[in-house]
Formats: sequence, structure tokens, C-alpha cells
Amino acid sequence: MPRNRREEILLAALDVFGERGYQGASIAAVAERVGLSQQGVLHYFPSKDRLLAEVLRLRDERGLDVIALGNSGGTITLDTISAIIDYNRERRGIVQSFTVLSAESVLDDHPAADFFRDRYRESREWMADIVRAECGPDLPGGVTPEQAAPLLLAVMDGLQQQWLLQPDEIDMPGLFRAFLALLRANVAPPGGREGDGGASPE
Amino acid sequence: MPRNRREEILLAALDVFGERGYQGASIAAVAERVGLSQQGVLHYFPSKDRLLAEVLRLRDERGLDVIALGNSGGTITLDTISAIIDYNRERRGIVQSFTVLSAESVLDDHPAADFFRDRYRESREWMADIVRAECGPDLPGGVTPEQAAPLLLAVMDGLQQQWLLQPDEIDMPGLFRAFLALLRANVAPPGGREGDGGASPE
DNA sequence: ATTATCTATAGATCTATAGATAATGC
DNA sequence: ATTATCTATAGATCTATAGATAATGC
Repeated sequence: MPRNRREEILLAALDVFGERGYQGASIAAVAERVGLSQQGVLHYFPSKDRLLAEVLRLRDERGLDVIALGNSGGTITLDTISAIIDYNRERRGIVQSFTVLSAESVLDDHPAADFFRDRYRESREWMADIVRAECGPDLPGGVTPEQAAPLLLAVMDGLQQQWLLQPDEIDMPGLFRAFLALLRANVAPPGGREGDGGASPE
Repeated sequence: MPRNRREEILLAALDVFGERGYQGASIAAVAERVGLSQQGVLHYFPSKDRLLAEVLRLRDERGLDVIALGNSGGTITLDTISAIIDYNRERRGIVQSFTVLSAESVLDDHPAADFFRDRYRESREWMADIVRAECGPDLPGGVTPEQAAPLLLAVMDGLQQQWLLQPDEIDMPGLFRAFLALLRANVAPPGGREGDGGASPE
């Protein structure tokens, strides 16, 4: 059973991109990691841009992503996402890869810009669905699920940034749960009088 | 009155770093922008790393930063920060520079890592102070000001990321205010019975 | 003397192409 | 024939050093 060189190369490339950034990574560094010459890698992927494109495509298939949830089969809830963030503490390399690549993608003419634009747009959509399914259409402070969705993604990305810089000072899963607690907080009825259901004491 | 070459170079460098990233930026590109040769720039700053260091030092003096609030004189509130985010929509270049540089700083051996570690640590401290001064020690959902602080920074960074990719789809100031609304939401009294002060209707 | 610039250039990289060599599959 | 690799190398960059030239400040 021959090794799957293409895949070996893609996984090595994801690592190298995370350690040095896409721009800072050389094809030769990827090659060295899989025991090939630089030209050996270019036999499988004709250019560095294409290599990046295939790395990103791999996450779509394989759920390498930090927030690749499509595969989770069952229903996805906000607690599912919490659990993924727990797990991500053990996968620092991959978190760093996606943090660095997505930040680089805002640069002018970056080859991954479209990928990340699509990814964020889709993520916001199903994130809004999750929030609405779980919390209903009205969140504390008059916030809507459509607003909560980009905020959730922002919190995930922003916490990763701080955690990558200071893993000992930032409790990424705990802080994410704190954000969920804000979304789920019981709000006082606006008028002061009536609640809207099985409210009050128990 | 002679031009201040050092400063011209630093401002050009901040722009170029924002457009191409630190790693992707060449000293020659900075030089071209101020009408000097590459070696002319190196006369003022002996290396690319030092150029970056001085660019970052400039933000400390000048408040170029997206969240450089020290200069605001009076008391800083969460609404002050909202106003800064309004303003940042007009300063896309600078927002992009800091987003890209801070993301790059998580890379192994990056020259700006210490700068951003210090900056985030300090920002979290005074952010917690602002939150406590304005909302007291108890936020909705049992969240503390110490937790709200890194969340605020995460929301700011994460919204910038999404906004830079899709300025037309992301209302950065509006979403930031939505997050503030979560922090400020009136929470229902936990037990159901007594409130802790001038509660209830008005 | 010091400051501001420039030309020249060494020494490293880096991407990508060309073309050889060997093995595998038909 | 096709696939997997390699050596060689062209052509671009890039950082940083060396050393010249001119102007400015004392």
C-alpha cells in the first residue's frame, strides 16, 4: 500500500503555513518535511498558490478546520461548539494555521481571500440558525440571532489570537462559555409586569 | 523647515505592512513610497526588524492604534470605544495594518510578539476597569469584568477580520454595540423574588 | 565632523521550468 | 505511456554592507 504523497504534502504544508505564514513558508520547507526535493513537491502541485488552494480544500473534506462542524452528524448546538473549542486546545498547530491564513487573506490580491469570504458567510448563516433554534429570535439586550452569529465567530477568532500569544493567561474555552452565558442570560421582562411563558420561580 | 524623514518613512512602512504584511513587504517598497532608494531607508533604520519596532513604538506615542485610548484625556467609557470603532471605518488602512501585524506576531520567533503580548495584557487590564466602573462587578450570566475584558478585545479583533474581508456585509460598529447591549442587558433577579435595589417597575 | 543620499554588490533565498532517469502499468 | 523523482538552472527578489558624493553645521 503506497503512501499517499499528495496528502502527506498537504498536511505538511498546513503545518508549515501555520509556523511561518503562507508568505513566509517556502516550498522547500514543505518538501523537507516529507523527504522530497522542492521539485518533487512541485510535481504534485504545480505552484505554491495551488498548493494553498488544495490545503484549504482538504479542510472542507476532512473537517480539519477549527469550526468544521458539518461532519458532526447529529444536531449542532452551542455546546457542541464549546466542546470543539475544548478540543482545539490540543490542536494548537491547526488553530494557528487557520488564524494566520485567515488574517493573511485580507491582504491585497491574496489567493485565499475568496475561500475565507465564502467560509465566513456560510458560517454566519448556520451560526444564526443554531442560535435561533436554541435561544429563539430574541436575545438579551434586543440582540438578534443575525447579530449574534458574526459576534460568535468574532469571539472565536479573537480568543484564538489572544490564546496563541498567551496560552497561560487565556482560558479560551472558559471565556467562550462566558460569552454563551451572556447570550443565554435571563432577561428581566421589559415592562416590569408580565413574563411571556412559564416564567418566574420554580 | 525640513521634512521629518524618519516619520515619513514610519508612516509609509505602516501602510506597506498593512498592504502586504510584514513578511511580504520589502524595504524597497517603503522606500519607493517616500521617494528614497532602499539604502536611503536603511540609513534611518538599520534593519527591517528595527523598522517594524519603531513603527510599533510610534503607535504608542501617537495613538495610531485602533484602540489607542490613552490620549482621550477624559474618562473612557464603553461608548468612547464605540465612537472609536465608528471612526475606524474611515481608517481601513490602519485597521488592516494592525490586524495583519498582530496575527503575524503569533508566528514562531516573530519580532513583534513581545509587543503584542504586552499590548493585549495592558488592554485587558484597563478594559476590565472600564467595565467594572460602568457595569459593576456582576454582568449578565454571572460573567465578571475580568472575563468581559478579553471578550471585548476578541470581539473588536474578530469583527475587524470579518469587516476587512466583507465591508459591505459587516456593520462593524453596529455589531460592536450589539455586544455592548449583551453586557448591559437587565438581568432577571435570580431567585425570582427579591431584587437587590431599586428594582422592578418604575 | 556629521548627515543625507546614492551606486555597487555580496550573499541568500525563492519560484518555477527544463530535462534526465528510473520504475510501473499496459 | 505514465508516474515519481532528481539535478541543473534561469530569473527574480530581498536584506544588508561598503564606500562614494555632496551638503550642512560648527
